[in-house]
Amino acid sequence: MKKAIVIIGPTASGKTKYAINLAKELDGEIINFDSLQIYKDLKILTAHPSEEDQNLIKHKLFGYRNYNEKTDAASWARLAAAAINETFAEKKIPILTGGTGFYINTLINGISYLPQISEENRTKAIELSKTNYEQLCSIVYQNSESLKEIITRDKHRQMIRAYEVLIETGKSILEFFKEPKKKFISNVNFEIHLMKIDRDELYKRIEIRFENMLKNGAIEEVQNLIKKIGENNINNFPIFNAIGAKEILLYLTRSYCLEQMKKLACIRARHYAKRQITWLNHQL
RNA sequence: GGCCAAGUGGCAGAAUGGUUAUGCAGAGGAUUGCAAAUCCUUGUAUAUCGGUUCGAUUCCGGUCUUGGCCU
Repeated sequence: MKKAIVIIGPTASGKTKYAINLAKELDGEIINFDSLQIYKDLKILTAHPSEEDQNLIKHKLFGYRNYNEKTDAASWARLAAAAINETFAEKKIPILTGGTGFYINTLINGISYLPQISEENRTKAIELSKTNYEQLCSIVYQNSESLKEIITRDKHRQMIRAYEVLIETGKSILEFFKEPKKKFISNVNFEIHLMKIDRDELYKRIEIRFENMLKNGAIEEVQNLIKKIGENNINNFPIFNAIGAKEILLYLTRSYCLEQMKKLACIRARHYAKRQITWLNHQL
């Protein structure tokens, strides 16, 4: 069985640096599993590895998507599997680095096949979850009593998914979950390297890093992206979810002063880090 | 020194003579195809002392603090 390394930890915990050192040491290649570093845009704000590092070590799956392209965990996993195999073919060790636990989880554990949901039904599901979540739950439960134990109503995310699948196919999501999970890669042993860091220390690093991003041109970068997509369309582009992007936009439109912008961006980064830590505690 | 107004949790901000909203922050959590997203749970307060009252954060008075005005 071949070995691949997975470096995972909260944002700003030093994964990139650790990965580089490890890649040098083991003669490895770095493969990205960060859902925003896959984009070409906002490289500064999303903390892409430096040009220098990228010249030194081969990096894969960074910046391969345009701002107007959408992805999902499964399509990333497909590409990642190909990238890993390619790395093995080069007789090197794949080192996966990133912060999107959901993505790496999909790759390692596979995912149940679920049919494509139409845009229409997807919107419908989201709407209903916002206006009348109770109703959404009861429709899902009505269809399948056994779901009550598996997807309790506090599992909001899964609940909406179950509803989507129901209105799209008329079938319970459980029927799809029953099938064996689709694996993207086999015969690979994933060795997990968890970045551990003290919470206070992490929060400090978040602030310093954001400060540096601003110095390195994060504001201009956001400005350029806004020119391309338009101020009113930011919600249609996942790349604009990058921490700091909305805050910088509000700074540019003078809704925030500099200090507010910095503060709110860092708060959002802390929330994100916290969610990552929660994920790591239970999911992997 | 005099007059007026205001004092609610870490911050913002409602309401009420008798179960003390809400938002943000903080803390914890969920998450099988949008995940840097989305969602859930949660502690802590009525400046202070006295009075009226069955009962006061709410009404009355003193004190303190803050802001404004006046001399």
